[in-house]
Amino acid sequence: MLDLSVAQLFADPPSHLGKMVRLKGWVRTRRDSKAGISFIHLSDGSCFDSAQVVVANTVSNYASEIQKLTASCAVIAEGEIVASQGKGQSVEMIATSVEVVGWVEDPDTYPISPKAHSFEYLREVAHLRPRTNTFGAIGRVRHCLAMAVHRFFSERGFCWIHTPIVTGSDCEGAGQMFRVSTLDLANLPRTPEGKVDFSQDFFGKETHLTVSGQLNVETWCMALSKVYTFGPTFRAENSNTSRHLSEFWMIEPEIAFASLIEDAQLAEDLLKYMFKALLNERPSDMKFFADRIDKECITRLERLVDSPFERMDYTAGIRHLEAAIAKGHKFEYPVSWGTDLQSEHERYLTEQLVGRPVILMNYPKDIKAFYMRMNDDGKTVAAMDILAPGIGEIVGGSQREERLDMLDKRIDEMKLDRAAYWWYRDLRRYGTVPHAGFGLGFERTLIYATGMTNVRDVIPFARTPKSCDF
RNA sequence: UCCCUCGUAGCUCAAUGGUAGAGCGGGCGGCUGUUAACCGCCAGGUUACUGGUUCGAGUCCAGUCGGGGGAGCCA
Repeated sequence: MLDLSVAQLFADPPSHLGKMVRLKGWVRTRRDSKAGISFIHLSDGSCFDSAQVVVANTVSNYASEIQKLTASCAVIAEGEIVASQGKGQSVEMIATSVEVVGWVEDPDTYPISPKAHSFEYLREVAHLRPRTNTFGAIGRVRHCLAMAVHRFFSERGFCWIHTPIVTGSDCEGAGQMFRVSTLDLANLPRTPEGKVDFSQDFFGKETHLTVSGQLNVETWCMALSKVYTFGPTFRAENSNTSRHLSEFWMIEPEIAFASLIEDAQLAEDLLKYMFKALLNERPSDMKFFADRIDKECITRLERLVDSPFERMDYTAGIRHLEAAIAKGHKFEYPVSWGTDLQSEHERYLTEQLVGRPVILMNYPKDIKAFYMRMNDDGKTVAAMDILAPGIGEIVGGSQREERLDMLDKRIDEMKLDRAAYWWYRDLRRYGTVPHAGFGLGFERTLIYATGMTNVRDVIPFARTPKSCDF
């Protein structure tokens, strides 16, 4: 008896005709024919489609068990693969036995019915939502894209660097951090000055969850040349939007002997590689997203893969926005050189002006981070954001300031503490080279690819302000 | 954190300040090589919570909690 996944069955249906096989999975639907036949749709998550198992009343447990099967009962079915007499599937199993491994104890209260549920509701039953069509597809697409990321970098000679999750540096920059501590909150040790005595904490100092692997991965870039991180990242911001999670996954490559030009090209190549892999490897999942979630999602990816990204200087972007205003376009917020773009401005550029992702480059120094490389004009830094229609910023990156004197100047201007960055500054003292990198938000990439509208629905278990169930 | 909005059966949603309903799902029965099957019957409710106005509140008011959308922050 051959154990088969549903994916294996449908990968080459003719090759299984006439064979006795075993399928294991969960019941999606059961339809009875009182002529003495039941049809079970069996899903094992290995692919989008479920397999039809035909069970005749000659099977010993037909009346006692088969006819009592409801959605999500776990079963092991054995039988012969035959050409289907019905429509909707090429082959099916004629079962010789169906063993019920796990019952649904009260079908009346089973939270997932074969009908449409709202995504908001399904978040409340996140432990069961993987059993739905949408979240099964999300799980497979997420895996496919993650593997594509690793393949892309590995094929190009990058090393995956496991940067730390717990960080002792309070200088990572972006955003509020989660504290990591084993101190007794009800009985905090104090210094003579009355402050919390972190020297008694687990690591002997204040520690937090990382908000970015970038500073750490730069150190390995200065030795292995081409490196990347891919792991979870934590932000304690009180952000309540469809694009923010408190715990999310980010891909951060860093390349030595490279400028912003190569950095932008790397980001474009990565996104195209990921989406090409998705279209090739998960066609039936993508067809589902196109049918039920966003009918544009496949054509959007095909168009992206086939055409070069638009590249535009921040300064040119401002001119385009001013031209739009002159032609009568109304924005809620004013546009002027030197200010950060509002969501509505980014939307206009990527959705209306270009209609594709836009790489916006060379931003004013005052709205960007201290480590970004100063351009020769003294006003802008070699930063880039990739803006995607419907999402906004999907990539944020820059060429890094490799000149110690320039870096120190920026640290001072921003009133940061040089000493806190001692090891980061060391990289500029010992064999510094021009280098660049970026961060790609994995969940934002997923919503762009699938047409899902909320990052909470493309991660298995969402962590957001006031919400950390499961 | 700010603005807007929503919270009714397991789920999706109705209900002018006046007896809380439908579809799906579930149970039972009928019918059929079925495909989100179909037909009939039955069960299923502290209307998020607390307080208030009123003869009477799912409905109006206040507060709390939670969800969603948008903004800010960012990926």
